Amino acid sequence: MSGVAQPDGSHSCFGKEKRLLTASDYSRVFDGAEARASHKHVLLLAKQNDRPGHRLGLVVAKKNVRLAVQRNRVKRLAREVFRQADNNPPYMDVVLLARRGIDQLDNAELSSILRGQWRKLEKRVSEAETSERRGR
RNA sequence: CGAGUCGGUCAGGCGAUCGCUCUGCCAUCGGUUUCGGUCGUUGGCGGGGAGGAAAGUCCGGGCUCCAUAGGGCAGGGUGCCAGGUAACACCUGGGGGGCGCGAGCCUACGGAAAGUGCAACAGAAAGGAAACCGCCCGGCCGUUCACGCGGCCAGGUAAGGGUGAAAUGGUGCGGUAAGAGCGCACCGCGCGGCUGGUAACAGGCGCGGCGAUGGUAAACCCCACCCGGAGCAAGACCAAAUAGGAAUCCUGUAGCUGCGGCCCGCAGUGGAUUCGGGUAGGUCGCUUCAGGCAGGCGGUGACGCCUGUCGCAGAUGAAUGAUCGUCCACGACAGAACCCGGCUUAUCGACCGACUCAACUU
RNA sequence: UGGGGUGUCGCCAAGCGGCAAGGCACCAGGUUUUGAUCCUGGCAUUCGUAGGUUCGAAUCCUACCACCCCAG
Repeated sequence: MSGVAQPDGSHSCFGKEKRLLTASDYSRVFDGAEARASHKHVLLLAKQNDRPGHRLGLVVAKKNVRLAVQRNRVKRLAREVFRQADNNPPYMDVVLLARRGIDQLDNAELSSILRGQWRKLEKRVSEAETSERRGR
């Protein structure tokens, strides 16, 4: 299982196995978040999983982003950044929550913010993992 | 060329790379098999992939379940006429009224002589009436030589004033003590034929002097016609966990529950026997139709009929994007969630067609 | 996505065709040595917005806007 099914990094895809599918997947991340990255317009929560890759879930509330077109745009950009990001262990389940005002950003601004937050999150998760190993 | 009216079409294009979803064919691996297949994994080559409003959810249908959607009351809707349609509050044509020089545009446009109600304040009076100020005739008293003036009484009078959003047909002439449909003409109103039109309605004739028939029905209401309820999170199927369950037979019609409210009506609930029920999750419903395009025929038109042709999103944390290059008029409003027909609202612009007005030139 | 509801002063609200009650808060004055209490007065320019009906609309009708609730 370990490493055999690892997808090709340069040839990144985004199928169903890379997404959080059920309500229980989401609540698992919400209840036991191990790392978080917060920004004015976005909040990321993460928890390690036992699967061969990262998984992403998106929460873009109608309350925070009023128009459906803008909600779709935010989600598409988030998926795009996730897809192009490095796909290295430790693998985790990530939930992205959009905050109010995110629809005011243009595509370039939004994707640079998302890339920055993703890197921050990766770093924090690996720190958490190493401290956990020391703890054992 | 300028000003304007109506109708229609389009909704950035092209290329490269990386990605999402559905699907056809081929290969691949795995499960199952009655060896026909069938279900899934991965890969390759193709194909399809948001809108004119997808929106608001304001109407109308289809579809599903509740009884094959039944009767009455209540409630709601529509409201000039005719047609179109599956249906409509939509559309088309016509009529009345209003606006515009015009092309055209707007129009909740049935009934107030069936009934009930309402109209603050002001005003004499706000609807079965009315005399506040006026105006006029007469009588009596006072005053004056007299004309006249003043006061009181009894009448006539809706022409004038004043109030109000609204005051009991309008204008003119005659008439009168002053006035008045009191009389006449025209207009308005009402009634009755006639002519045209399917009808709404229009035209014309006659009659009625109009002490009746004011306004309000987006007040109750009356009249005509229409409407059962919920909604794909409907509903059907497969099914962990955990408990209150389901079918058959018998009994009962009282109570309770369900079918929006009430009354009927209908169904279930009670006992015995026998085994299954269905939340998480999954599958179906889920896209081929009141379908688009072209031609012909009928119709003023909305539209209908016939023939040919095309296949045009079906996701389920939810798919059309990102980056770069390039061109130009530098891209508005904005994202399907069961599906259609309308309405309404948002919207950068571009183009096409028909028509009107004004000026000028030929 | 579907169903339902509410918008009246800074806040809580009544009114449902004829002058927009009331309370809290706020402001001014008085009382008090000062403050609280108390007393008096003030405080709605568009009743969410825009049209319409009516002599007259917060109220009736139509369209739109904002917010909230329910179903999963």
